[in-house]
Amino acid sequence: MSEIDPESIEPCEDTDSCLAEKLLALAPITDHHAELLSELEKEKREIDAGDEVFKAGTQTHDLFILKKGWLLSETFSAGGTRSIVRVHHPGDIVGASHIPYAATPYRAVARSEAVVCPFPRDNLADIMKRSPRLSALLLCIAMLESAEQEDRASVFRRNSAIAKIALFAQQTLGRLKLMNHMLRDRFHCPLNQTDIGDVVGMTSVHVSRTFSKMESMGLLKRHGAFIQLIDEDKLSAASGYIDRYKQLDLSWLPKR
Amino acid sequence: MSEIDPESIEPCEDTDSCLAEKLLALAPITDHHAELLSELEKEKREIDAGDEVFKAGTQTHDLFILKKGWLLSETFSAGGTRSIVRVHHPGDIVGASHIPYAATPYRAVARSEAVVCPFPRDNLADIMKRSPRLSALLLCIAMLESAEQEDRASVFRRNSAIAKIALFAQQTLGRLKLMNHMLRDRFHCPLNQTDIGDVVGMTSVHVSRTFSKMESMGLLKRHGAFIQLIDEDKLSAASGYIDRYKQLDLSWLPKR
DNA sequence: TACCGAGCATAACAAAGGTTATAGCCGGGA
DNA sequence: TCCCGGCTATAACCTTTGTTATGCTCGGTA
Repeated sequence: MSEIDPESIEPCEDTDSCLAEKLLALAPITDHHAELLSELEKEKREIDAGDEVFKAGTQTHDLFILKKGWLLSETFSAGGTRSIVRVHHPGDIVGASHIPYAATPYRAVARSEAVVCPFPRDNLADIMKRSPRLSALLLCIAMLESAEQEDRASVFRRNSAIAKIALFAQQTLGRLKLMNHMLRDRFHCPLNQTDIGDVVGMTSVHVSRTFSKMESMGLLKRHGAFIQLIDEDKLSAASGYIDRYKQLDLSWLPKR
Repeated sequence: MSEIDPESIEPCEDTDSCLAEKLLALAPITDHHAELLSELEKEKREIDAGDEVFKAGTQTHDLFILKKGWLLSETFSAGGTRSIVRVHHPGDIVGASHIPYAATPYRAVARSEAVVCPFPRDNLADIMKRSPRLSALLLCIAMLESAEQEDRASVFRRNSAIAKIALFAQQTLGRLKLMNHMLRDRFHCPLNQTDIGDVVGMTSVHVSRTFSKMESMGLLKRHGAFIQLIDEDKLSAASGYIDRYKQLDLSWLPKR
């Protein structure tokens, strides 16, 4: 391809840092940056499906980089109904949302076999001291996820059941593609219909009804735990899906 | 009170920086930090109610610090229905969510007379180069807003109309209190019932019905454009409201 | 093989909220 | 003063989604 710019050597194959890989999907970073980030992934922890990563309301000052598997962040309302606040995929910083807090606002649980790299919040402060570029990139990631979150909020609170399921499928596939370039039109979904309902805001019964309807309409198909997107145009027409990882402009980031 | 620590002199009365004031509500910052921030509020722009601050899809690389009034960030779905993504109050950085993007993903419009301070995105890079503490604080603010956003998402997508309106009222009052310590149990709300519906995800008709019902239940009262919270315990029981600006721990932030 | 539990499909019914329409109130401008 | 437009209230009706319950399939295991 093109000449290698010494300031932006792709370091990821050596470091095997998931976070570095994700940041690289957005903007070039140097070996030095990757080294700083790999400090965050020194410790590895393997987790079984169903296990809790951390409880809500504890003083865990660890964050977690998710290397493998799916995690859920969830809360329970007064009535006991569960709400899934966020679904985490490989490359995500799980627990980022509680960095300003004395205690974790949510509970995190594994939905499949998973591998996480815990690191103390103080290491984040180190990174911010040492690299303005990484500081800015972390803020950008937060804003990207915020944009996705706002898209979900818009659709999940007003639109039809079909729009909700369509957005769930499209956003999930889009996020997974970011870290797995093999993916085409389908993905393995370890969530059951109750989980999906708690993500999009409807009952498992209605999730089931809606999936059947969408299959009969030719929008998507299911094969066991796989979801296949058949007609992405129609899905987008229903959901208004926008790929928030496109049309970025990170040229303004500090170099160092 | 206590001795003044030379590293954390309260500089806000001199700088009249809204953003510095907001950050100070969370963690101490020095004169030096306040000076950096006041660079962002040099230019002032006055806006009439109803005016557009920026269009969706433009290449505006300016962010805006809101000094006075209420702004709305809104999008329109394919069908033309409006969704209000975010309601901005004084001290907010409007447009923060589009810093990674080439074009603004939302439209911003004033809902009352307002004053904003526009500044170029590059100035944000400057701040991150010069102060790790401010970098971290900006990330923390993003996370705080993200937590509020997630609370809204949970309630607005599943719960009853009363829960939605209760959360709207409580979150709004809580945010306004952060910058206006005079506020007690009521606030002036420049949004009409259609706006509120587009925030919480219901029709204006149902907003009207719900307000009436909540008044008859003794939860809140309206006096013209003022909303008064009567029974905060019952409101919280309905909405599950949590003040996300409480129980912070920012002791880990870099000093410089 | 039989049993068991998790997850899914489906039906009948109930309830919450959306839709459409109409009327009243209030403040601003001619 | 009257008129007009924006906002709110309310009613009748309709649609979507939630609730409850039952039966099915499939994989794991005794």
